[in-house]
Amino acid sequence: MTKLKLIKDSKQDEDPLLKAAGKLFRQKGFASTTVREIAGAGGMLPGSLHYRYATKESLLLALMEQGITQAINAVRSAIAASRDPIERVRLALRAHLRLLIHEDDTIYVLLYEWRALSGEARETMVRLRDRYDALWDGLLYEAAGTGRLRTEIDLKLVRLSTLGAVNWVAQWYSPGGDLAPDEIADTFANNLLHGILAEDRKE
Amino acid sequence: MTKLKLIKDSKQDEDPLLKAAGKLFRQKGFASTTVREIAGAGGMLPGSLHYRYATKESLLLALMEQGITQAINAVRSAIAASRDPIERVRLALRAHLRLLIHEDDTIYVLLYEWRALSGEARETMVRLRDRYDALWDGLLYEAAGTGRLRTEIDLKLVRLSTLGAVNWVAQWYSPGGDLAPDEIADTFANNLLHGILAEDRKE
DNA sequence: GTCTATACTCTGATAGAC
DNA sequence: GTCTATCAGAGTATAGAC
Repeated sequence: MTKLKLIKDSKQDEDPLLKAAGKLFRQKGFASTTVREIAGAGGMLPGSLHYRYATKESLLLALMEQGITQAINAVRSAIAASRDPIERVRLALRAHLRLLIHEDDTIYVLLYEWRALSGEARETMVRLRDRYDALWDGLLYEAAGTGRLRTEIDLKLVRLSTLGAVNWVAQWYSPGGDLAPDEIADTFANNLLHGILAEDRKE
Repeated sequence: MTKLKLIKDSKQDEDPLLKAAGKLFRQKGFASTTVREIAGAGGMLPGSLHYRYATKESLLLALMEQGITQAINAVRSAIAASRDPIERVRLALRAHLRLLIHEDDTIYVLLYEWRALSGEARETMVRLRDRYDALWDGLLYEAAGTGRLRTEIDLKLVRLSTLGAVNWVAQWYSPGGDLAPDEIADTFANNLLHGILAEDRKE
């Protein structure tokens, strides 16, 4: 009973305050956003905000924790659609990019506001982020296990370069552009998997 | 005579104030850095700083302009070492990453502090950044011109994904690690060029 | 749980002596 | 060109009424 409630609570996360904070942190950055702005956007005054979140940083931490949870859930549910390890990597890439690009701001904040976390909060987030990285490493390990990957490649570097490329999309993507998130993700996956040289291909 | 002086001035850029600002902006971000800190690190007081840079933002702009100039120069001089278009891409990648990772903070600030630029300054930087992008597009276009690239690939997306992966290295690289910047750049280039699948390769 | 009111600190920037 | 001194405003956070 209590367990069920916990799961339910952690799932919805429809706090308008967090939502407003996420939007503002993404637009202007954590340091340039004031608690007055957040409170205002959430429909209240600074004094009320501090009743629920003691400090500005606790707001950031809550946002980031929500972000990493959503990322893990999104990837897990996306990869369930296929049993082919290579295809699962592609699906995971799509899920990650979709979350970063779409309305949800938590992933963006998670990725780009690490500097604003101090000490303790940062350690908490590092542990959570490690889990997400482990999820990816598992996916890549499975892919390598098929024997279809070049044996000399460094899986950790593959993860870092691939997620790096995808995370950077947030810097240049504009919703009005001619490329849909899934197209971008697939192109990235394609270039990564097959390379861009023609001469290396079998035909 | 005056021309020579201009070139000389634009080349050295050893302003200790800019250097201090770059270091601090990288560590804590533009918004979280105070002019008092910058002045202090540069060996003066806030009043003196404002004599040379009217506003905090003008400091950021100067830093970014210096950054993009250094990036263009570094890539240009690096690619001069080879005539092979594919090899030139690899060399450019090395140069870019080396600059981002090494002591120089201007590139990092250039990449990660766009949000802090307002209006006019941002437009200036967009124009300069476009030149750098054009340099890369030229390199990739030459590479495609050899006929050695897959014909259906999107060169712009190749640039965005590759530079994205490299720019993201600043987020996880630690100098004490077991990977040298050039190794990382070469691995990224290798995976991009040849892909990570074994089955697509000729042998 | 939200409001009002405010404490206290720090911010970027300026004026004028040296 | 750097200093001292300071302004005016904005920052987070708190206390207590409702």
